[in-house]
Amino acid sequence: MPRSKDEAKVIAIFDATLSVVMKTGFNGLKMADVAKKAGLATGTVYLYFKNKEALINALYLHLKTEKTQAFMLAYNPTDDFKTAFTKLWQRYFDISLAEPERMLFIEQFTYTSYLTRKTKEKGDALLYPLFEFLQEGIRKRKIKNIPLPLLISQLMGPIFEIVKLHYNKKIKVTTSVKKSLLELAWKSVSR
Amino acid sequence: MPRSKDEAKVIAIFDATLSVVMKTGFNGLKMADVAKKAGLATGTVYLYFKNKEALINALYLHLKTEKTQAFMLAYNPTDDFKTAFTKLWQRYFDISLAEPERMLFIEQFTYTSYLTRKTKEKGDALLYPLFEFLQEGIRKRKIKNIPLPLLISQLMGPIFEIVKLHYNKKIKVTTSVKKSLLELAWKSVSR
Amino acid sequence: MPRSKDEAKVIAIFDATLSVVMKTGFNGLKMADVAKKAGLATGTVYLYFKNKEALINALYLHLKTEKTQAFMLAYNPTDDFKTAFTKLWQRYFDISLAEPERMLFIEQFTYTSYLTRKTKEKGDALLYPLFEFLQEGIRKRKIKNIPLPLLISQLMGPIFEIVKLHYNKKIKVTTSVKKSLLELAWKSVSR
Amino acid sequence: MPRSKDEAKVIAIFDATLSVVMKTGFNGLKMADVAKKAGLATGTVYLYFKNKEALINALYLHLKTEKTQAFMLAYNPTDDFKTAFTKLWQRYFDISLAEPERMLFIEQFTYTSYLTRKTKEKGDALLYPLFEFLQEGIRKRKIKNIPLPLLISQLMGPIFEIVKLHYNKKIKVTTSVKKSLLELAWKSVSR
DNA sequence: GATGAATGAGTATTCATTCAT
DNA sequence: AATGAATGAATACTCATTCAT
Repeated sequence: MPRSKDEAKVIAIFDATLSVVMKTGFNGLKMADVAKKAGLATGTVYLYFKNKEALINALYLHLKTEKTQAFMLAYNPTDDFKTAFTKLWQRYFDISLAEPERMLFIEQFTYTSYLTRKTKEKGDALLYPLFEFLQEGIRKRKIKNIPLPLLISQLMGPIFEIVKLHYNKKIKVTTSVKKSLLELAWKSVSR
Repeated sequence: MPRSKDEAKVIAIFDATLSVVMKTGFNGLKMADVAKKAGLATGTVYLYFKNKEALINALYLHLKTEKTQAFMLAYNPTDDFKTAFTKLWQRYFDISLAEPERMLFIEQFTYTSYLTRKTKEKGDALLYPLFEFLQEGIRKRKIKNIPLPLLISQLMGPIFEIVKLHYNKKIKVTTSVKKSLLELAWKSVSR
Repeated sequence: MPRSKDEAKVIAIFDATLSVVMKTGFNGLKMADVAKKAGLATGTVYLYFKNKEALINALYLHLKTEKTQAFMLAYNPTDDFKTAFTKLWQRYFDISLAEPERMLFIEQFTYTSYLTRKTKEKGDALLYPLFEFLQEGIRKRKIKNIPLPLLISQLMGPIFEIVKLHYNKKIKVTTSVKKSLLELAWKSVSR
Repeated sequence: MPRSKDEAKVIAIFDATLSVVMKTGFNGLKMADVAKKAGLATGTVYLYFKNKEALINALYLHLKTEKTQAFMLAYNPTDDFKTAFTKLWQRYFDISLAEPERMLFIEQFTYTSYLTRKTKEKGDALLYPLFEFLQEGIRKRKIKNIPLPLLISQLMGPIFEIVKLHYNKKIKVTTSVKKSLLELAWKSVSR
């Protein structure tokens, strides 16, 4: 959690951290590198974050919050379910692909011993609106009645994999690919 | 690569490494801990693996090979496609869930700077039989004609997510859950 | 090469290194000992020198440069050749005997795998002024016309041996001994 | 000191040690390398030498003894002094140049913390016949009356340097070079 | 005697964190 | 607040020596 008001530096540190993690992996993350990349002195980073763990946890929540918010913006309560589903899926897909590093950071973070129980809970809570939406779909008998975590796994799991392939330049995601994937997703969960 | 013939020690080291990684995360992996857990002296580990990176890469390939082989054993070429698909999916699901640590190790490893290009390629090559099988399904018009990596993402992505939830005790995977998931999978990729 | 400006620390490290090497031999040289002797933390030494090899190479050049400069200061171009020779020989002898450790470090270093080709070349280059001087003596027919490396071997070889004997307290170098040795040196190379 | 009778293995170990030291310096000397080079198992070396220090000390004495003996063979008591001096100098020079590694090993060893007082004394004692010879020369007023260690330094110092240059391929030692050096040597010590 | 796998103390080096300026 | 030099605990790896076969 930032200790100061200089929001610009916080952002610079976040960007630098993300960049270093994506280039070197989580185990290549050195505070000195983050500082240098952010254009700051090593000690300065510690003015904004208590320690490495705090920095990583803060970044995680920052990214997850940003992403979730951006994604839920696509939700219009007046849309019928399938339309809403389509919009949300597409937005989620677009966001993930546009900034794969953010998504991959979040993924990787899950595996790290840096993860705090508190951070994890906060992160999970962010998905609450999505839970609500899907719950609604079940109630309306638009999608299958299976536990929400499974539904979400079914929807997000493939996207994670696609993003990895895309990030590693194993595939090229065209409009038709995207259309196919949406179809697969809908077909798998819809009634 | 082992320098001697004592295969038992190699296995002991593999087991110890996996155990330490799962308990402490990838950045908590210390060679001394591996040695102790394996009941060996530190130096002995280095008789079998040149260094930490080599150990991790070897373990990765070992796990991935084992898993892939175990999983492809479920394949019977005389089965009709849907039966074969069902058996393979179930086997993959069972294996992943039965030994989540192995699967999670493989996943985590991907994000590590320890990953060698060569190892990555070898690991990818293991999936070749699966590619063959799915290709066959496409030819027979049993499943949708979309690029194989996408198909595999669609099938494996959800399983990865489920395993994580299961490992973190967020869900309990019952027979009916498993049945539902198989249905989702088949519905999403079948024609 | 120092990364910062605190020249005092560089000197402290050099002194500590020399002292440790002379007390324990080259294979007793431990970075931790150097740091402690220099009154610094282990890591600090690494702020100033990339690694052990770099430290040793730097010290070698430092000592050789210092010694060569101090010794060539005795050279006065207006002196006639024999006078100049005498002054230089005496200065070299005095310096070597006054600080045998420096000379012995330089000698020992030569046998070490730490020696970098680059360092060796730089060190050799320092003797250039001496080559010039002797070349001049040959031209003026004051000393024998034999290849310079041989001449230098003839002059320095005995001094190295004397310093060793002196350092190991096998002999006591009196004024008359010094006088004798100078005579031997001059007699051997003069025409 | 060898513990067994298999002289051939002792020689193989000596040769291997010498070779490794010359290739990698004294600090690159590893018992495993010696064993491999000698065509033996690591443990076997320890059957012949108590430990590394013992091996090095034994090799030192072996080399120094061999060399001194080979060299003193050139001495014929019936020769007049100058003839004897010439023969001895030439023999010493030839031997040193023919097997520079042996000479350099002896030199390097002096700087090592492995050196045992006892070994040192034994090594020094080997030069006793040479002391006798030079003492005789002083008595007969053939050479200058200065302390024997100084005389020996004056004679051997240059040779050591020449061997180093030769070994490092900095000079080529021709017959005329050798002749010059002998002259320098004689001129410097003779009356 | 011979082997070479096993041992584990020893060491160079790194890097999160602190603190004097 | 900002700096970056300094710290020293932590850790990968080595290698002399031992010992079971």
